[in-house]
Amino acid sequence: RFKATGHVNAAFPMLIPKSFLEKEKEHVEGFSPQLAVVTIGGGEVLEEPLVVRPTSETIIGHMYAKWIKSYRDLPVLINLWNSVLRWEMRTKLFLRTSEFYWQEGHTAHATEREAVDETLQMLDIYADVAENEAAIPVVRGRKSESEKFAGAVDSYSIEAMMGDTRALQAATSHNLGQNFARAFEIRYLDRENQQQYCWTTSWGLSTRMIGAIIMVHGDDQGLILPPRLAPHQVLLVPIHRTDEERQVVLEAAGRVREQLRGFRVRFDDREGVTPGFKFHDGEMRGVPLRIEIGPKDVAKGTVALARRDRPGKEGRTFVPQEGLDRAVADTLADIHASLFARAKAFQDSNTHTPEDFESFREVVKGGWAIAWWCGEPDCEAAIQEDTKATTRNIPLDQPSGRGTCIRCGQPSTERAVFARAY
RNA sequence: CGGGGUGUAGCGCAGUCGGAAGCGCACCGCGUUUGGGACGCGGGGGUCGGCGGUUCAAGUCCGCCCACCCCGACCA
Repeated sequence: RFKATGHVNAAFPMLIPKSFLEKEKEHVEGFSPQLAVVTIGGGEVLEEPLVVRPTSETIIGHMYAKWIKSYRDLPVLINLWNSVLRWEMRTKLFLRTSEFYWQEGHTAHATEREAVDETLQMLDIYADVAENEAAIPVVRGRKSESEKFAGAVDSYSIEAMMGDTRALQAATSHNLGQNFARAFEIRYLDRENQQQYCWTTSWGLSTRMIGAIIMVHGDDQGLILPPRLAPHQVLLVPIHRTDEERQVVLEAAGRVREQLRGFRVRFDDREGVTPGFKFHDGEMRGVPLRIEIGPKDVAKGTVALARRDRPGKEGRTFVPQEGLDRAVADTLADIHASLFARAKAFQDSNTHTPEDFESFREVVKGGWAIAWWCGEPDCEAAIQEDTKATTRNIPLDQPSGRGTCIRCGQPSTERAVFARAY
């Protein structure tokens, strides 16, 4: 579908010449294209000042304006993996940092319909990553006027519930309309030889997702990494006492390793640390599945399987070495499913649908509230003032019917998710 | 910038009424151990955040300063 650049992986600089911004006729309302201006470098005054850009819309817009001339050039997509900077008064490890690494994408289209479809498609892709890779259930929805990306027509997000019930915006997707196209003069000639502004989108998913994984799945023993993303899916621990045992166990462990070629296996054959130490070490690091193999297993042709999502010996079972690869695949799939189910059950049990503002106030102290809302920024601000909760998003999945706003009682056509956010 | 808190061994901390600086982990040595973070014995390691004051005597009391953390403001 995408012409020209297609899926290009690129890295753009964080410092750009100030003239990139000065050439624009006007910026998008509410969008600040620069964090800081650098006028001195190496102890000397720069001939041309540099600016620190907070996001890539500036530089992408600038380049798109140069590249796009015809409807034949559209659509265009560029995918970036790069660092971005934010001006944060107070940072929070992984969740809110002043510099973070992310994946972001930018598209330009000939029609509004295509841009809207792209925006929603990316939201679905991010939801798929969260749920089917990271085992984190999310709510897809549209951002309110005050919560949306400055300069977007519509912003969408996926919201995840952390272990303390606060909400985390895990990814966003923006329909930028023609706002940035006008600011950066991204235009094309259509079939009728008329100049048209492009319709653009942008979307991103950051290292914040790592924070979500830590907070959603982890327990008091440490990390629990979802099997599909875990750097090591299986921890293989040989257990032996004497030299003879060591020899037969390592030989059997070697065969097991060979059998599990299709998985990311860490073989912990370190000398000088006890098996118990290796168990705890693996648990702390979140390896989802542990396989123990000792003399008794060698004799019986079995191994011990221990699941990270079930503590202690509860999660330990003995399975035959024969067909182990299949058992491991099944178990990893089941661990993913149960991590997701556990997180979903937690989210569900802490999500409420209060009928009046009094119970709303109580509910958002320790959970999410789904409630009819009028959509007015002033009303949202009043709710935040009162309860510290803001709209996280307005779920795409809406019940039929209408209601009245949970706070002001005005007629309402949509329900929003309210929560305290990171 | 406002409110609160904490600074003592590499890390985590205790230190009562002002009276000989300690504990756990880590580290070093020897021995025994190894299917859930091994154990025993022996050892090394200190500008008690800094400066000043009170006192016969300060980790401890007083004053000033510094650093870090948390909650706000701010941002998303």
